[in-house]
Order: sequence, then structure tokens, then C-alpha cells
Amino acid sequence: MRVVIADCELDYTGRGDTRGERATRAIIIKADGSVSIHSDKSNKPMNYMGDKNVMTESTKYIGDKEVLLWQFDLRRENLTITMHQVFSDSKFALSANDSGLERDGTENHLQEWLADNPHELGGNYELIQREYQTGAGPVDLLVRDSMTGEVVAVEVKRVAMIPAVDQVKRYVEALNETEEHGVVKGLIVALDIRPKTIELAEKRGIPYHVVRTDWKDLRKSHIEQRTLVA
Amino acid sequence: MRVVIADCELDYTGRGDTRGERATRAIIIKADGSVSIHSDKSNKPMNYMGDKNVMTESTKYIGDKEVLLWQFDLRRENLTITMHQVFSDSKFALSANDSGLERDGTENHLQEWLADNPHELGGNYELIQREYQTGAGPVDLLVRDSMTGEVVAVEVKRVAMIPAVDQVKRYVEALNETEEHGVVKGLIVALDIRPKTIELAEKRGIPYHVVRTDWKDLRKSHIEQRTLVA
DNA sequence: ACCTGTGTTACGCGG
DNA sequence: CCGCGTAGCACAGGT
Repeated sequence: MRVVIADCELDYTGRGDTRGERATRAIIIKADGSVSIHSDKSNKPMNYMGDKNVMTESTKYIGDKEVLLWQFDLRRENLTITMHQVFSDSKFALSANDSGLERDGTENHLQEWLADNPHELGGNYELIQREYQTGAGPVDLLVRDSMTGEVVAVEVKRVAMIPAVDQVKRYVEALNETEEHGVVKGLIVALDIRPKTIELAEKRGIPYHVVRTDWKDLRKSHIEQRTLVA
Repeated sequence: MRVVIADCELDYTGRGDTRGERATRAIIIKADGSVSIHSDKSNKPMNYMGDKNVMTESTKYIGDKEVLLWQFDLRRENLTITMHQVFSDSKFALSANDSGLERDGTENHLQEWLADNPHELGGNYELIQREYQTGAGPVDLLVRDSMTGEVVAVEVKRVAMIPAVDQVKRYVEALNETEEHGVVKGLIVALDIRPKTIELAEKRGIPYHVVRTDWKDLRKSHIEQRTLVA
């Protein structure tokens, strides 16, 4: 990892356009070629460019002063750094193959756990299939109500927001077009559902269920038990 | 900005949970207190914590070896870095008040320009109001068709994706509930509209219009002309 | 390569 | 302060 501290101007054109006036910033270039420019605030870089960019170094005269130009080009994007003054340029050796992060508590885990424990969906359900394909894309869980026999399309979210309601509607609509499962209903299952989303869900007649907060612990013991059996 | 290079383990719990096994990484602490941990790949930090966290330094024994613990705490989040070995610790002076980025070509600019040039919406329209409040949130542009007198709710997007279709539907639905503007129609106006989105828009009977690609230039001369007049 | 959906999304704006 | 919508969103996964 290379860290260059410089008084610089920033010009980006591509997906949008941005400009940064002269200031002293940190330019970080990583082993894979990705660049990011940081001010002394927030984690997010001011500008950046992905790992397959082509870097070009050149010089330009501003009046009678020669300045360094660093350009980074990708398909339809260009980032130009006008280097007025370089204060330092350091290289640091980091692990070449960092194994990365192991994640836990993702939406995928939640989905998995609910597939194994369909009674946690807030009713008496049994799993038909996970990631069931519909004409409008895959629905997270397709389940059957053990009492009524009714088929339900379940959309699982960590945080359910407005678009989730219409998403379920599209799945239900697509499933009802085939008539393969009788009259299919929708259901939103989430760790958190926002007020406006509840409002719309009620308007659209889509019920929802909030998952118990200790699901991560339950999932953990669920996995441990399974391992014990095996 | 402080850059610490260390062989470390990472443990985060909060919105999700992540773990990073031992590796040499860069720990960046900024003036505002925000922290981010970087591997030598990609712009995005592996772990991070916002600017209002509380940092605690302590030590712990692993077997008979004493290691440093860096903890960063925020409301419901905790990031713990187990520092096995510190290779370097550098401080860099960056501008204290970087003026930040000036953005151009944002959705807001596009909306503004379309409000000033409603004929660019792909028909003979005149502006009624920008950010018109409906019961389902503010619609980007409310316009009238000069020929038919029909009122149209316009959703402006840089890139229109599936949720945009339902978004327009909700606005149209809300506007038609009031009966204040007669029978209101919807319209999607975007720089780019995805195939699946077109498919759904057609299914839902929502027309769409793709904005000319040179709108940024047109906007620029539009602003210049305006300045000239003033 | 494009499209779709998730993310500890972050960030800014309005209430 | 929370809720909502945008972002040069990035990134992984499927087709």
C-alpha cells in the first residue's frame, strides 16, 4: 500500500462529475491498483477508482510552474489529480493474501434459518422451497400454511422498506398468473419494518411478521445441535 | 491522519457480525475519530466505525504473550482489534478544513434542468410544480400536457430500475385518490432505463422517456445564458 | 458482460 | 433525532 500526502486538486468525470479544490489530502494506492483519495474526515474516500484502471503520470504548466498530473482511466471514467506539492510518499507492506472477512447475521443466514424453522415465520408454516423461481424473480421462501393449505410467498428482509411491499406483490402476481399453487398470498418477514412500510403493506393487504431479536443465538444453537448429531 | 500497520485480528459486532483472521493490515484513524481497516485490495475498508466512537486501549494475555487490544464503541456497535504486532505508526498532516467535493450531474441537477425545460420530457408539457407533495411522498415533477390538459406525475431517475415503476404507481394512485387533478397519469424520465424495468413499465402501463445524452452541456449553456441576462 | 439484490451500505435532507 | 431517498454507491452472484 502506497500513501502519498499531497497538496492537490481533484477532477473526476464519469458516472457523475466532481471537483475538489486545492487541499492537502492522502492518496492511497493499493497492490491491486485501486486508488482512493482521503480528507481527514469520515471513512469514505472523496474520490476513488476501481482496480482495473490505467495510471498515467505527466506534467503540465500552470503559468510558469510545472505541476505533476496523475490520471487514472477506466472504461468511461477519468480521475485526474493535479499534484501541486508532494509532502510524503510511503510504502507499507500488507499481507498479500488476506483471507478477508467472515460474515455472520446476514440476510442470507436469516433466510437459511427461517427455511429450517418455518414456524418462526409467525404462523403454522412448512417450507415448500427456498429461492423459488417466479416470473418476477426468485422469492425468498415459498411456504404452505399447514392449517389452510394456502401457499405463501415470503420476502425476507433485515430491514423492510417500501419497495419490499411491491416486490412481494410482483411475486404473488407472477405466481397467480401460473395458477399452479392456487391463490398465493404474500408475507413480509423482517427484523425491522418501517412505519411507512407497514402503512403501505396494510393498504396492499400484505401481512408482515417481525422476527424475534434473539434469532442469531437460536441459529447458533441450531447449528451446534446439528453438528452434534452428525 | 494516523496510519498504523499491524498484524491484527478483527472482531465486529453490531449491525452484522464479522471476523477477520490474523493478517497485516492498515488501520487508519482520522482527525474526526473515524477508523477504517484496510487490506491491500479495493477502496472499501474491511471494517470501520463512524466518527463519534469511543476508543479504548487495553492489553490481554493470549497464553503467555501480552497483546494490545484496541476497542471502538458506538451506540450498539463494537469493533475490537487484537494487535499482535505493530510494524509502524505514522501521522500525516492533512488540511483541517477541506472544502470537500463539488458535485455535478446529479439527479437533482437533472430534475432542476427538466423543471426549467419541460419540453425535454418527451412531449408537450408545462411545469405545474417540482417536488409536489402527494399522500405517498413528493413526486419529482408534476406537469400538464399542453395538448390534452392531462396532469402527469413524472419520476426522474439517472438510472431507472424496477422500484421506480411502482414508485410512480404509488404517486399516481395517491393523486387520483384526491381527484384534485382529474385523472393523473405517470411517466418515468431517465438517462438510462433497464430492460426489466421497461418490461414492467409496459405491463403497468407507465410510459417512459430517455433524456438526451448531452443534457449536461445543455444545462451548462442554459445556466450561462441565464447569468448573461442577469 | 450485463442484470439483480444486498450492505455494518453512507450521506444528506426533511420532519 | 428518526425516516426516507440518493449515490460516481460497491460488491457478490447468477445468466
